[in-house]
Amino acid sequence: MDVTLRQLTAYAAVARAVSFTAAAAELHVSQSSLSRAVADLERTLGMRLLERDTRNVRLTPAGAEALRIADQILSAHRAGLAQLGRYGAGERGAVALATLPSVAAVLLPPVISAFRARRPEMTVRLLDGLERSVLDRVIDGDADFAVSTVARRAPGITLRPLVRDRFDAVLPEHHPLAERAEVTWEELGREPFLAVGTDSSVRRMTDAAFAQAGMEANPATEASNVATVGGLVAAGLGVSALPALVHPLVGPGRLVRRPLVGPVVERRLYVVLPTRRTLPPGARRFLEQLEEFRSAADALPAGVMWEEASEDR
Amino acid sequence: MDVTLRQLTAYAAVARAVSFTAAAAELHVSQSSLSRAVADLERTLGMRLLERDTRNVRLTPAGAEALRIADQILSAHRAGLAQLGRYGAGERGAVALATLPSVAAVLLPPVISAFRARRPEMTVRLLDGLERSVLDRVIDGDADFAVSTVARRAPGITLRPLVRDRFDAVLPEHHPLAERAEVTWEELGREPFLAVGTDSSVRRMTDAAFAQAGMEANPATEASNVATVGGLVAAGLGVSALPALVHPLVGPGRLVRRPLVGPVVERRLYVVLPTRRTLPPGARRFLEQLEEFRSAADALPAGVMWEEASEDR
DNA sequence: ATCTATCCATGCGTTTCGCGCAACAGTTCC
DNA sequence: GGAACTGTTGCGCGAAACGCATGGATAGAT
Repeated sequence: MDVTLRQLTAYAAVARAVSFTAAAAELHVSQSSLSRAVADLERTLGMRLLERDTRNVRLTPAGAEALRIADQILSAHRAGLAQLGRYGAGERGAVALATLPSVAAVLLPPVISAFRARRPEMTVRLLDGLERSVLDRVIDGDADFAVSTVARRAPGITLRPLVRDRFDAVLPEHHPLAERAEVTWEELGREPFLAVGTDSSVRRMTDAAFAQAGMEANPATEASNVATVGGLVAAGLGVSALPALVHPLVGPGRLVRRPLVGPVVERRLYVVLPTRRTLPPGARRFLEQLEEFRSAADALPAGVMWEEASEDR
Repeated sequence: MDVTLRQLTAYAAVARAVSFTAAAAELHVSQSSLSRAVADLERTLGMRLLERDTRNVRLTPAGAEALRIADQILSAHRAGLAQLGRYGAGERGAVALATLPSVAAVLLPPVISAFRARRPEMTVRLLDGLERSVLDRVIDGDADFAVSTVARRAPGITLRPLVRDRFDAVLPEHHPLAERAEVTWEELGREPFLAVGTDSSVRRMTDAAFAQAGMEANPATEASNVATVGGLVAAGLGVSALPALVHPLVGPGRLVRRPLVGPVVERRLYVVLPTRRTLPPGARRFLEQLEEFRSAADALPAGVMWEEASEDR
């Protein structure tokens, strides 16, 4: 026979009250039940814990030691379950979120800030990288979910549209095209084009947009960092096209943005969820926080707009 | 319904094995039992811990957290019971032992040394004082038991004879009486007598011995500390009478000891046990160690001898 | 000294819990 | 398509736990 929590609970109550009757009232059980529980415990441990003459109850030295230890065990139990409860309520633990640098820097900060204010015991880990690595992190389980563009549907992940992110032309301050209210891809393609590195989702989309406008993508210069591209544009080396969400990362250079049309190209950002895995409660809460921002129609940068809430795909 | 150790044990085994069948074999229970236990746990916690398609079992994020916590709780339980077991075996804890300075300094050191060597996790607390405070400490429960003389039988304590401790005359090195092989109380009483303070058990007994020899106790000088008495004797101020066990405390002065006869007076030292209280296991072990010394007829100072083992009184 | 009010232990009958067995349902492998 | 495994679930049995009622013992009151 082994020592159950029930026995320890009973013993601790009796030992603390130094009375079976009082402890029974406290625990809302019968006195006989406690009497038996303690007797069983003593038999199992092979030591007398309480000295009882018919009138009084006293602790033996072993009983005092046992009370100490029973308290330790019971509080470990209580504390453990409380921890797990807080974890389950999404109040404790960590959210690991894979995302693109632009999303991390522009879209998420207010969400993270609100989330942390409400649940100070939660940690948010941002795993920022390019689209490919972002999706891999979700699939591999490094991240609980992602906010990212998605080139092609991959098995095992579910998509939930989040925002549409329009491409703008990025021009030097006094460039002729800067006088237009809107710029076409065809007009833009006639200028020296400064592109971001080939493995970027932005690059993939600009290439596709030029092709759709019947032009050949023909970058004058490439750079992997958008801030670098911004610097080059400001210096008058050419023009570029970037999604609206990226603009805050382009830097403080003397640039102007103009909506790109013919066609309007939008980058679609999704919440990327692993289909199989259960989402940790903390991550679920984080998504709820994100939804709150969506439904509050919170102000987004010009050219970025919330998608309608819709079914997962 | 609440979370039982049984459920946590079942869950931990299943989660670790990532298999109900394997865990069932390990725990020697049926697989169906584990299936139910885990299902119950999940229902109680209100969260899914294991993701199971008919072929595989995987942990959910909450499941991983729950495994961590279940392990904590179970190991607290295991460790607590192990501690209590060691306590019960007298391998852990403390022995509080009240005793007279002479016993503490002469009789006990080898016992304590052997005891600690065998049970390094045990602590021995020596509460040394005069007879009166020693008995009070046992009665009040400050000490687990005592080794002491006992003036009069007190209620609530049980006595077990330990050693007999003969009174010797203590004489300056070149005193005329020092030439005798033995000295009588009557002879001693004719010399200037140096006594220990009135509240000492030694003083009580010397007074009684002189009375029995038909003399009046008439101390020339009193001192509370036996080492002081020793110094006075060595300086030639008089003679004294001390139990053999005390001699090592008298100091390195130039003294001689001679057995006192007419009558032979023996101080009886008892193990003093509280009648009601259960003895802590460590204290019990300490007494066993003491008994070992007795039965090994271990060498005691001249004039001190073990009592025969006998019933408690 | 007797009586009364408590207190803990224990016998008994009932209910709940936990278990194993066996049948079942969904996968994977051959 | 069948064999071999997996976890789930219905069922019946046995043990565990509980409350009630009772009994023995004692402290305090009368």
